[in-house]
Amino acid sequence: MSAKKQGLGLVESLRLAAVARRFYEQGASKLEIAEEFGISRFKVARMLDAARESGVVRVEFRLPAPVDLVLSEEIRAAYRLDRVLVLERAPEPESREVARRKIGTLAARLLTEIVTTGDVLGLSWARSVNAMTDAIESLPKCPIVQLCGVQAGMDMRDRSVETVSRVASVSGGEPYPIFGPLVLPDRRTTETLRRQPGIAETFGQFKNLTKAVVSIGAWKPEESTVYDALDEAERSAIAKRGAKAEVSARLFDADGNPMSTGLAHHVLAISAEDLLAVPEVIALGYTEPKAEAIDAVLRSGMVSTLITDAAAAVPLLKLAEARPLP
Amino acid sequence: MSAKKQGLGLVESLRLAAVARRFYEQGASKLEIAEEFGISRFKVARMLDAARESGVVRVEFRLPAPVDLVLSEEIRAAYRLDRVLVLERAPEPESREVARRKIGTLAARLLTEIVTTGDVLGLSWARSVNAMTDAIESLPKCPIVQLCGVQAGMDMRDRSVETVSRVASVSGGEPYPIFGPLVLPDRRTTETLRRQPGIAETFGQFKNLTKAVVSIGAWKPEESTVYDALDEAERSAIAKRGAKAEVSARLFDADGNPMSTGLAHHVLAISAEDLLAVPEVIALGYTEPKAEAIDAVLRSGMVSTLITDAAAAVPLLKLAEARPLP
DNA sequence: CTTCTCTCCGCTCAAATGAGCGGGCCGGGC
DNA sequence: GCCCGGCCCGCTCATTTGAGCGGAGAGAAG
Repeated sequence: MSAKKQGLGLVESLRLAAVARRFYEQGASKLEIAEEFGISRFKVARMLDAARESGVVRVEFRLPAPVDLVLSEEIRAAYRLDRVLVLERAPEPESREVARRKIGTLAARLLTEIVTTGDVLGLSWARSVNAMTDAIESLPKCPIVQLCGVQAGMDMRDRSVETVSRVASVSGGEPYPIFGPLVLPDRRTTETLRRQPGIAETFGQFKNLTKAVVSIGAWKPEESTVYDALDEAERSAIAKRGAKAEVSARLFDADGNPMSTGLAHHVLAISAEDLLAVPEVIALGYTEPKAEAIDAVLRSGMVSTLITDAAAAVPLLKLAEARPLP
Repeated sequence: MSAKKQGLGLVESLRLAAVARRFYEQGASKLEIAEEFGISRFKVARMLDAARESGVVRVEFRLPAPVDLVLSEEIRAAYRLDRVLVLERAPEPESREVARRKIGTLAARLLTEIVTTGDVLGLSWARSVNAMTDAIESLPKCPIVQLCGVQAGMDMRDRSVETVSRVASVSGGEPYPIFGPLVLPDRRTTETLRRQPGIAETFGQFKNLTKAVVSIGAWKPEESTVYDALDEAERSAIAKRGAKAEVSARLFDADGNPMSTGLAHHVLAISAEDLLAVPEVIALGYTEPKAEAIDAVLRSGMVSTLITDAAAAVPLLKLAEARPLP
C-alpha cells in the first residue's frame, strides 16, 4: 500500500478534497455529487474511499475531556462494560499525584453528569476517590454514603475524613459518614463499631445505593491502602490464597470471584455482596502495576464504569485478550 | 443553536464518538452499529448528525500543498473553471517576492503533474511564470514554446531570458525561445522581427500548443509589465478604452472580451486568438489589486486553471457574485 | 387534574448505496 | 502483431439509508 498523501498528487488530491467536502461538509448525496462532477456515483464512492485511505480527509474526534477513545472503546468492548474512560497518555511522564488529580477530575465530571436526584451515592474511601471529591463542583441533591472507614496514617493533609460531608454539602443531600478506621485490630471491635449509631445508620444505607464510586487496589505494596495497613503475616496469607485485587477492603481473585478471608471480619466497609448489588459502580484504577487487579475486578461483573489511564489500559487490554470473557 | 462541544456533556460525547468511530473509521453500517449498541438505526443516524454538528467529530482536509480548499472550490464553481488553486493566506503578511515564489512553486507542482509527453507547452514571459520555472524540478519531455518577448529592464538578475531553454533542458524537449523584446517601438520593426528565423519558428508553434502558462496583469502601474513598458500616452489611451487586464500583452475589457488596440501591432507575443485556442491555459494572478483583472480574464473563457492567492481570491469572489456568469 | 406543547422515538416507503461482476482499455511480453 | 494480466469503469440487485409521519412520554400551563 503506497497510498500515502503524496501518492496521489496535487491534482488528484484537490479533486478528492472537493468531492469529500461536498459530501462530508455539505452533506450532498453521492448521486448529486456525481452529476455535478459529471462522473458516475460509483466513481464518487471510490473517490471518497481513496480520500480517506490516502489521508486527504481525516476524521478527528474532539472529546471535551482528555480521553483516549480507542483504548476506551476496546476495553469497554473487551469487558462488556457500560462506559470506559481512559485518560490520555500525558506527553511527559508525570507524577502519581498529577495522574491522580487528572483521574479525579475526569471522574468528577462524569459523576456530576450521571448523578440525578433520587440517586443514593456511595463513596469508597481512597486516594483517587478523594481526588475526585476535590474536583466535584456541583452535584444534584442526593444522599452521600461513605462505603468504608478511613485509613489513618495514609495522607491526611487534606480534609479527607470529611470527604463525604463535603460532597454532601455541595450536593445539598444527607451525608452518611463513617467516623472510624477502615482496618480494626479484631472482630469484636469491628462488630461493636458497626453498631455505633452513626455508623449503623450508614451501613443501613448500603442496600439503597444506586451509584457507587470505588477505587481498585492491587494486592501489592503501595498499590492498596488496605494491604499497606495489614501486618506482613496477614498480607502474605491473603496473597497466598490468590488475592489479586481489593475494592473497599473486599478481595477478589484473578477470576473476579469475591474471596472470603479473615480480613472481612475486621474492616469497616460495605460487603462484597452489597457492592455487587449496586446498579452503577464507577471504579477508579490507574497506573501500570494495577492492570492485573483491574482485570480481576472487571471480571467480577461489579463494575459498570471504569476510569483508568493509558498506562494501565494497555496491559489491561493484553490481559483481556489473553483470557477473553466467556 | 447552542450545540457547542460542551453542550452535550462528556457522557453523551463519548457515546457519540464511539458510534462515529465505528462508522467513520471502521466503516460499519448504521444498521450494524444500531444492533451493537442496542438502538435503532434512526437513532444512530441522529447521533452521527449530532456528532458532526456538535463538533465531536470533525472532518479535516489535508492537502499536499497550502491550498485554501473552500476559496478554491467557490471560485472554481463561480467561474466554471476546471481547476483553481488558491494559495492559503500566510499567517504573517509577506512580501510580494515571497508570495510570488509560493505561487510559482504551486504552479510548478501542478505543471509537473499535468504535462505529459505529447504536450506542447507555452510559457508566457512574466515574473510569476519565471518563478514557476525556477521551481520546476522535473517535466516530461515536450517542446517548450515561449509565448512572448522579454521585457527588458524588468528584473534580469536571474537568468530569465533563458527560461524557456532551462525548462526545455529539464524536460528534455525542444526549446522555442523568443530572443527579442516584448514591446517594440513600431509595427514595422515588429513585423521584421517576427520573420526572423528563430522567432518565426516559435510563432509557428503557437497553433500546436496544448498547454500554456500565463500571467494575468492588471492595467495599473506595477501590476503589468506591459503597462509599465509603455509611455504615458499609450497607457491612458488603452485605459480609456476600458482595458482591465493584460495577458501576454493582449488586452481584455471588464467582460473578458479581447480588445484590439494599436498595442497589438508592436508587441512580440502570441495573439489573443491563438491563446484562446489553447485547450489548457494555466493563469497565474495574485495579490488583491489584481482581482478585477483576474475577473476580466476569467470571463474571457480562456482560462482552464487559475492559480491565485487568498488576497486576490476574496475580492474576486465578490466580483463573481456581483456579476454572476450567465 | 387536565390539556397542551415539545421532544424523542421508531415506523413506512422511496431513494441512495455497496458488493460483486463483466467489459473495455492499456502496457508488456512473446 | 497478438495475447495476457491488471486496472478502471459502470452495470444489476439486494441492502442500507433518509424524509417525513404519527404516537408516546415528560413537563409546563391552565
